[in-house]
Amino acid sequence: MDWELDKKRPLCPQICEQLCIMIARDDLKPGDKIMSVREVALMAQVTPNTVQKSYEQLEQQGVIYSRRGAGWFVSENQEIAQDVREQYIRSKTEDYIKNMQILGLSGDEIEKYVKEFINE
Amino acid sequence: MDWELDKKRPLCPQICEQLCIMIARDDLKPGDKIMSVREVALMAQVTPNTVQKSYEQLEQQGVIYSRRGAGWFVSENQEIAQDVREQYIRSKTEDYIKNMQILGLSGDEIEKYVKEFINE
DNA sequence: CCAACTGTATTATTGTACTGATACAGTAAT
DNA sequence: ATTACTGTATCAGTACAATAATACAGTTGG
Repeated sequence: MDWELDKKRPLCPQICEQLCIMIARDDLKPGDKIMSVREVALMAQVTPNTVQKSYEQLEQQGVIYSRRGAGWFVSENQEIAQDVREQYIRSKTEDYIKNMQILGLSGDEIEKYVKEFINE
Repeated sequence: MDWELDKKRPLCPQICEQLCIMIARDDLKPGDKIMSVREVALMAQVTPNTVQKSYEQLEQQGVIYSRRGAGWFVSENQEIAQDVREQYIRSKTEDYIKNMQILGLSGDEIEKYVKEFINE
């Protein structure tokens, strides 16, 4: 994981997305301990406060949870990884297709561009 | 054009993108007069100031220009529409593919998802 | 037990985007 | 010329994200 954030965009969503990606990739499995607030803060060059806030947002979605004094952990729920993965793919893909259709592109044209840009 | 902006995200980039889409779609052609700062402000429920700032950003990219007192116009440059269109498609497509590859998806899998979501 | 790590909370401050109000200046049509 | 539209500029106020600096509380392993 790189933790190189785009300082010109809101940080919390970026931190959340990075974590979700690691879970979707199965780099982090259910029950796994994840990096502490302060560790990530150091690596990502942000304030522990910002990481804390990001973690709390993911906690609210049931993706991770905390044990005071012990650390943060990936939800034990075995379906979480798959859910996060599918949600990520679905939202990104739908957004992309919508953006292309706004330009008036047909399905075939969209597929053509995807194929074309994959080979680069 | 809907001009329904997401108030939870920075407005200027959204306004810029809306205009770029209209140009890429050829709804606005080279030399066309575009909606005034105040008109858009009313429709998009934002301050004229915010629209002004957005227009200035597009001006800096050479996409539009202003004539004091007269209004804002699409660049006379005949290549602009095509440039904007290609740039839009390229950046969106590259971003999308990159996001999918981060999850470990192969080219074939990406194409599969695109096909699948187009039919919905 | 203790030291070193965790999460959590608080407060003050900064930077930035956007608002709202107002003013001035140039253009265009009647 | 007058009127009504344009762009342009400025300034104060608001809201929010993030920083910075602490402090406190719970957990863990030696």
